Amino acid sequence: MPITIKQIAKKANVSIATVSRALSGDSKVREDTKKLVLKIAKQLNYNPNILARNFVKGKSNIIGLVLPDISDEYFSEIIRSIDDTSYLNGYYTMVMSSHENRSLTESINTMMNSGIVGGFILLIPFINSEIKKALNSGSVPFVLISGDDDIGDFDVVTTDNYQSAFRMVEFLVVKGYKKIAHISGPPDNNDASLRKKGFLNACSKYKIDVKKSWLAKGNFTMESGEKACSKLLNEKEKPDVIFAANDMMALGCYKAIHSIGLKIPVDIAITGFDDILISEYANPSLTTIRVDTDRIGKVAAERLIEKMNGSINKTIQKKEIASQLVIRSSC
Amino acid sequence: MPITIKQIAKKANVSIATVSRALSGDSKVREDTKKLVLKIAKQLNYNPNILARNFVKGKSNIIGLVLPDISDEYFSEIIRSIDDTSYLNGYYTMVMSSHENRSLTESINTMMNSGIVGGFILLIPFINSEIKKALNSGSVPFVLISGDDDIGDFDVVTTDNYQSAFRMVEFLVVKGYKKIAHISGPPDNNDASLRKKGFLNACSKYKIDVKKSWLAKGNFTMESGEKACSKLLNEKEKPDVIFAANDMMALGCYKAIHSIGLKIPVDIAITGFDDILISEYANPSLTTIRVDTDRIGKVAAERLIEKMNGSINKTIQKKEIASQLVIRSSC
DNA sequence: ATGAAAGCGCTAACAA
DNA sequence: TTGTTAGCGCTTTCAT
Repeated sequence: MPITIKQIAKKANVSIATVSRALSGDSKVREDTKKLVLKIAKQLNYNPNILARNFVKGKSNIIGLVLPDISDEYFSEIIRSIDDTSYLNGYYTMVMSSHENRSLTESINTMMNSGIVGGFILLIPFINSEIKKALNSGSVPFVLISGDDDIGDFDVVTTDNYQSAFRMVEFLVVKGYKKIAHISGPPDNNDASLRKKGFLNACSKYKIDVKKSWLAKGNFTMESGEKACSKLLNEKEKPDVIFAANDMMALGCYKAIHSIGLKIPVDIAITGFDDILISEYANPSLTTIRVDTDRIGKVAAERLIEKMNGSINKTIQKKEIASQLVIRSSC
Repeated sequence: MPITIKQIAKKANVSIATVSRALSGDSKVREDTKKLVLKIAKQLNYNPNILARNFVKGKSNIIGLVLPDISDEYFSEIIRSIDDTSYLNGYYTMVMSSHENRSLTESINTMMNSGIVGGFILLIPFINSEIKKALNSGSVPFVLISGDDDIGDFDVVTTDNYQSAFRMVEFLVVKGYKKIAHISGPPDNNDASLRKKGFLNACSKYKIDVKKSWLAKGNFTMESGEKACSKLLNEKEKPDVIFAANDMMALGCYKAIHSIGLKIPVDIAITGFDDILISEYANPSLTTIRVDTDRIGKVAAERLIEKMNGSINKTIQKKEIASQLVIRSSC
């Protein structure tokens, strides 16, 4: 049986209200009363019942985190970052993976209506009207982490997909590349489409002629990158560099290229996006864009906590976290 | 304001007790009363207040998950697996990362005493007396996921590190390798030391002479693998295969080997342990041991839920999840 | 089969 | 400064 304030009250010869006040440090409690209560609490190894506290306060200090139906190191880092920030602010983190059994809307619904979380963060690679409807249905505050901030009137933290892809092309142009191919990600993925857009607009700006056959399609997996690359290598006019929309696909390109005995970057260059752990150690090491996942999680959590505290301005905030070009040996 | 059973009761002209019963499906409630309540609940879009329910029941249906101070894809998969299993059994999952700010014992203490979770799973690469003490201090059920099951009287789910390492050596012996080196992981890591033990005992059994200089030390990072490999390559008598205690270090070996122009596996062969995502796509693809993280999470969560239900035998259970040798092109 | 009422641990409004 | 008390939403006895 856990210790309750009742037992502390008894032992200290005060009321539970006084104990509650002393413990919360808040109100006007006489210094020595406070000291006594704290001493007894410590000696009894008292821990407040968080559930009871949340319950009576009518709000929860648990932050929900809705994950999409994939798992990679990216999420692992975001989870850690969010949990760190939550912890430092006195909150807990509850994860909820969406998958075949539990749809995204079900997760949102639970977050909104079960009273279990006081706010939540949604990692969301794409959005549709059903999801929007679910998000608009409740009063629990939330923040989205998404590839695109143009997804309605929601607080959202994004990475600068468009800008970074644009800069990558600029870098390639400066390097002297003229024939630039792109392997895009899933069509319904916001990160993917913004990266593609950045690529296309930069090419257009720098008068890079992008052949239609150089716009290959992938789905962010290594296999899809390998396949797309093989196709590109079979074109009568080959590109001299391939900009893959993520590192996984870029590494798939490595495989396709090495399998036919070509060398990176002399025969063909490769660049990626994300800077996953392995990219630094690939052979050759991959030039890519480092997404600041740590900061993304932190900013999202801090914004959510602001909203949960209700302290600050309620206007929608779109925060874009800058990524960084990481130049290595693959181009 | 969320809907409560009170409002349903009013609308249905019954007491809140009846609503509660009808909703929980449990007791003897007249069929039509039940139907009516359910209908109104649905029409009002009622969701039970989980916090209140946990609170009144005096136990939580939230499962805590304590993560160590590292993040990699392995944890991402385990989190997902545990959350899946929790969900299917009507539980929620709360994560708690340990790190510089929040010690492991603090996490355990919170799990034990805050009433916020009804049980927890501890991902724990090593154990010490302080942790043991914390684990023995409370009455909240828990399950460990650890590399070694010989860590006291706790329920623990492990992977078969020893067996698998042993089998890997057997495989290498059958392949004809005679000079086998090993790069071990952190000395205080249970997975690492069991893998090393399996390696050593298998070598002993098959009369493989293991030179002392072939027992290199790493710390599971790619860099440490690279460094250890370089050292091995500088020995006057080089091994003809290196068995790294994890894939990351094995891939570090790739780097060291490629950097001096040698080829895998003709000049020297490599094997790893873990089968991380990238290993299949490394060049050459890495022969390794696939750890069944999905199953580890599932088994741990199921065992914990058993304990939380208090339904079954209380005797300590040690469950070892079998890993699988994955033969590819690196040896 | 249903209702009335107690109570889970805590906070907060109100009294003193 | 401290105590008394109501009540958060729900489950669960105990009556009826």
